[in-house]
Amino acid sequence: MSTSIQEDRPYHRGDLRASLLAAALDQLEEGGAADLSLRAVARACGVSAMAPYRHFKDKDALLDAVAGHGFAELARVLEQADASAEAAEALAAQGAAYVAFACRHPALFRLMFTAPCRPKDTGREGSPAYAILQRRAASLASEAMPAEDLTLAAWSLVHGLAALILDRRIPLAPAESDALARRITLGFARLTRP
Amino acid sequence: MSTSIQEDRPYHRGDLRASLLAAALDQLEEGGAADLSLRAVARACGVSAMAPYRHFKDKDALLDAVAGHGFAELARVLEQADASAEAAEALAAQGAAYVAFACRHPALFRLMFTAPCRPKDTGREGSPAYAILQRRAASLASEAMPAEDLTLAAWSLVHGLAALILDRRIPLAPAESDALARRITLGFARLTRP
DNA sequence: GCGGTGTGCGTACAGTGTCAACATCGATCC
DNA sequence: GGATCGATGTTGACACTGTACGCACACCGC
Repeated sequence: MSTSIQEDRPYHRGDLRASLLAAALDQLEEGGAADLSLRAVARACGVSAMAPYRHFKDKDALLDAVAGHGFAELARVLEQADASAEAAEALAAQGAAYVAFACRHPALFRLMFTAPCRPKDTGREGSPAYAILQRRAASLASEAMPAEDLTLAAWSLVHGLAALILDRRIPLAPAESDALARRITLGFARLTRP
Repeated sequence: MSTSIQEDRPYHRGDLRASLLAAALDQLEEGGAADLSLRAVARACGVSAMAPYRHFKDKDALLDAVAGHGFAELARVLEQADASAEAAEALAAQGAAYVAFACRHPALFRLMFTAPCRPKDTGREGSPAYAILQRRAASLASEAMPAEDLTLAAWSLVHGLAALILDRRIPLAPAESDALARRITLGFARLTRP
């Protein structure tokens, strides 16, 4: 009884780092990145405001870790979508999956591409997701659009579409976004082969 | 000497609302939207922390107004770029201008598409910028890409490209981004006509 | 038993957005 | 002229945030 710690809460918990990440993801899903406070995350884990600092240098470091998790998930989703043997079809499926991921995890998606510091493996170089896209896009290259430009264009296309839908610049019912993403990506892929 | 107001500062200034907007834009240019504090804006105008509330309901309302200014500017820039008689060329010029605008005002651009509440005239419906783009894109429509999809695709393309460049997912020297944007938009426009 | 080391806690501080009450101005009516 | 009134700014306070510092606890090999 010498301290104010409640009895039912052990001083050391099993894996606070993982709990913090999970809690941060939760808070992100409901409320957006702006409303995510480090203290609230700590509270959700039943832990003091300073505890997270043992596992993350910063609030930004936590967010970075969350973003990293998001990128891994995105790569997984894209890989899974890249199933068809036909290149245009596969590219369309990837595009739809990209947008669907953004729509399912809007705050996470925004955080990923806005994270204060950027891990090395989330951009053009060294990103698994980019490699998956590149593989498909390269096979559709032509004189008008060399392989590298085509990959960038495809990425920009789906990324922009996702961003515009999330920010409600293209107002859609949730169900519509999938169809739109698929249609536009497929249309784009078809344009590359006359 | 009954108050603590300095003598050289009048109680009522001319147009505080405009000053606040300008100061907010300034703070945005250097430091990003996350570091923009209402109090700092007020300080920059030589005014108390509560003064802005006479002119804007909220911090968000101020940011919205700044974003609105950005959209007007963007529309102006696009209109100006839409000069060439040739449709593909004009579309490429618009795309390059869009990306250039984003690169010149990164924080403003991010704010515009992330603003907490969205004014009516910044999306697909009723936006002057969208209308300008639409006019050009429609003339490039084909069977594979009907006019509406094509406009959306073109917008997504340049928007995504801008976002990826800003967030340094496509690492570029500042000078390169212009050329890349032009090349990719032009390539896209050319794809639409075999 | 014993010190060391990794974890979590309490306190404290500066900074934020915003509410409520008050002060000051310029225009307007007597 | 002077009183009045609405618009505009001010001060003070509150709850909240991120984070620096130093202490408390719990487990490790010895």
